Amino acid sequence: MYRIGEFSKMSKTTIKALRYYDEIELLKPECIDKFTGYRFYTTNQLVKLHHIQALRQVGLSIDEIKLIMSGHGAERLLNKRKNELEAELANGAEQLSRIEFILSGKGELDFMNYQAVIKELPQCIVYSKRMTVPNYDAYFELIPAIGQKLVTKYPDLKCIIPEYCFITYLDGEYKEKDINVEFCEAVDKMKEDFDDIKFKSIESVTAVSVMHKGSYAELSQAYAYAFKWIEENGYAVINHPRESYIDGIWNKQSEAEWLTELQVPVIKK
Amino acid sequence: MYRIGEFSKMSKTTIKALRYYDEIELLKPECIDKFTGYRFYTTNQLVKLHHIQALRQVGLSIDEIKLIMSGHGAERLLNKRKNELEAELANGAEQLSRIEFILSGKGELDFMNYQAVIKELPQCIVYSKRMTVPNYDAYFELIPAIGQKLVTKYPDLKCIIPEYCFITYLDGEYKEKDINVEFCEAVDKMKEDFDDIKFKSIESVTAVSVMHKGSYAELSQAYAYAFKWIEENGYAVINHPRESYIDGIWNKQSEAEWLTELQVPVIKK
DNA sequence: CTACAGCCTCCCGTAACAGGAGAGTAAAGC
DNA sequence: GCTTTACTCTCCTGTTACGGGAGGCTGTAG
Repeated sequence: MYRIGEFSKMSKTTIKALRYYDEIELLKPECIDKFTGYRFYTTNQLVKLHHIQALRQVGLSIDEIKLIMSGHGAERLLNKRKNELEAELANGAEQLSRIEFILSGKGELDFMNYQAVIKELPQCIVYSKRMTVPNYDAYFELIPAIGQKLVTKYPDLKCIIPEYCFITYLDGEYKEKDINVEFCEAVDKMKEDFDDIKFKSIESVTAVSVMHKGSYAELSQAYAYAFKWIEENGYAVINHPRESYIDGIWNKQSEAEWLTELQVPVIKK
Repeated sequence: MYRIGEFSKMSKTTIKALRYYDEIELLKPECIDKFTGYRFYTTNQLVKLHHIQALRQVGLSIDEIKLIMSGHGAERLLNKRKNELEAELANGAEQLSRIEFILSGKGELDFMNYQAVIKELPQCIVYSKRMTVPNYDAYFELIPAIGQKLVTKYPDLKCIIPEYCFITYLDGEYKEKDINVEFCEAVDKMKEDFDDIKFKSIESVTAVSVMHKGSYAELSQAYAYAFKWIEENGYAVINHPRESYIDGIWNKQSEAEWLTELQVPVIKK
């Protein structure tokens, strides 16, 4: 019979941990002195504790260890832990890649203001209109008219709150004029298509998000940053990027305050 | 100005997290209604939050992010996180290796009772005696005499509590007779050597520990298990293994109850 | 007889929120 | 004007596996 201090040295386990294991019924001492409350351990507990330590060192939780020690599903729990570990390793490798990307770019001041974040874009319903516009400024003038048209046709249709309104470029290449764009705005319900307005449901998707503050002339820098980030961090683009308008001419006078979110649908390679 | 629910959707952040960030002063709303307590956010906060998310996604803690956001040592903290990540990845790979080792051995019933644990053996002072003994059972009969001799020579010398007493095999190969062993027992202070008894300080070392319950005839299985474990989990032996006696003939009649801990000093390759 | 080491229990703190109770507020429908 | 419903607020608890410390009892060595 060993007192807790001796047992702690024999097993290389802290006294605090031993008391905790007692409390949660993972490892009870052989007996406890009724009057003093002193815990007494034997080598039976030493063997059990050794087993517990082996399982703890592979990262199993105490609840899982309790199950295993009581003879339940050891193999299943080990396989579960294996899967967790594989996920953790993949996640760690991803974080490392991102840190290295940030550190490698610290010198390039232009890029320092950009930050890439991975997020899930939820499923939504949009109405859309494809247009070929002569230049980049032109389509902003066309948008209010589209909204008007919709309200007239479907008075009960509402945009979701917060607003979600974006365009995608349909051309595979860069163009300065006669640009093919698709304008989309999220609404609360599906309706019948009419004229050149089409309704559709957009599935949820994982995307890289980059915020761009300032005039649209410099948006291409945000694109460049996003694509470089995607390439260097092991992702692949799976759809057209969305340019989502948050602040713009409609609520801020100064171009410097315009805010646009670039969302590039991706998958991890 | 957006209310918390809208802002939560725009930023893909939970309301709980936003309130928490407010409370800990990481991200304050633009303003708070004095009467209702409602929080109101603007796109200023959206940009800041996007930055916070980018840093969270590489695993930085909130305290670290606070420092970075206030302009302090971004590069240092990122490098620190990078080092942490490298350590985490190494650790995860180790755990995975161990799990796979356990799973791969599930069929071999003999090995199922063994568990390997990595522990630090603390520094200690021992007296030691080298012997050449005719066979494996012989040296146990010699040990009591050694203890006697010590007590006579140094009456104030005490064994440490709990006892730590082990032998190492000095032969590089397996032998059945004329075995060279070194017997060691941990004591509380250094003394002068005399006759064939030598005192020495043993430095702390990392070791793989395997518990063996039963007669010494089967100890070789524990050795086999330990060496296989060491090889397959990327460690290397750096010193003679120690056979530490916990329960034996002196306190248990039945051989089946004898308990021995095999400790193999190792380093991670 | 008095130190002093060792043990006990109880309580707080950790990181970053999630869940839920109970109560007030805003907007929409009737 | 009233009710319903959706939103928001604060406050409290729980999460993991213990570590740290207070305050008090125990056992032994000098």
